[in-house]
Amino acid sequence: MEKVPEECRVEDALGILVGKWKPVILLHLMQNGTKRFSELKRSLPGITQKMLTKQLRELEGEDIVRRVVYPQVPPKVEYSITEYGMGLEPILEAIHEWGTKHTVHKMEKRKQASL
Amino acid sequence: MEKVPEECRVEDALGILVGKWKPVILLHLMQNGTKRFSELKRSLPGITQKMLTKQLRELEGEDIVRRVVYPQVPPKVEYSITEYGMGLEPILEAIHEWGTKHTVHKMEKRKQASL
DNA sequence: CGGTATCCAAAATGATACTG
DNA sequence: CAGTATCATTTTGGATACCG
Repeated sequence: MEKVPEECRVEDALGILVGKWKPVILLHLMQNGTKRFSELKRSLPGITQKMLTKQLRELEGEDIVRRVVYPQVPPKVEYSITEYGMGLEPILEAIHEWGTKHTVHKMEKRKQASL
Repeated sequence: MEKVPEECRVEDALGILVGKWKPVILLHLMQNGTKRFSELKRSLPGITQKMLTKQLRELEGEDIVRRVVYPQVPPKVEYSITEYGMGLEPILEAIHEWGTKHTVHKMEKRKQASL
């Protein structure tokens, strides 16, 4: 008996990591700690305010990112990875590592193709 | 000096795993071995022929899936995971595991919310 | 059987302007 | 400063029909 196992979980998890900017945001916060909105935006060249807000809110909704609002004028909002969210770090690193190897693999493949 | 490290690799790697059907296809082939096109299609309820073809081709392009055509009538095409592609298995499992924990986490969160 | 080709709908992202 | 609102564009996926 073959079965298609609960891949749904994989999809769920990937759904959280996916989005054009989520991995970058997560890695940046994981490695550089708490950041306010404007700092984050400056660190992510090319991202629009809209996308940064949206993806942060989604990550917040999954308890991966914490959003702290300081009620002052002008406003100040800080983002950080929750402890729970840090559980994702090994996975992101594993993916990063595989991605690096894969880049090498593709280069070697191209060399072969050009013989 | 802060830096945004080479997250590009993470994006590259995720780009390969992402697509509505890629994780399911990969897990299915990893766990059940070589399958022909029609078998695969039957195993993935809801997938269209177009999408199955497309995602398989993309995975083939990354050397993760092997496509073997038997020149006969009617045609027979078999798909399997390459040895290289098996390097992805630990990552998919890690993601699966995290996804499972995360599902529990969300359920507990909801319970708390309803107190 | 294992695809392609075409057309269409929906979702994700981007550009830009405005606001408390 | 940290957003929201609106509209345009791009990307992705699905339905359907046809082909060797």
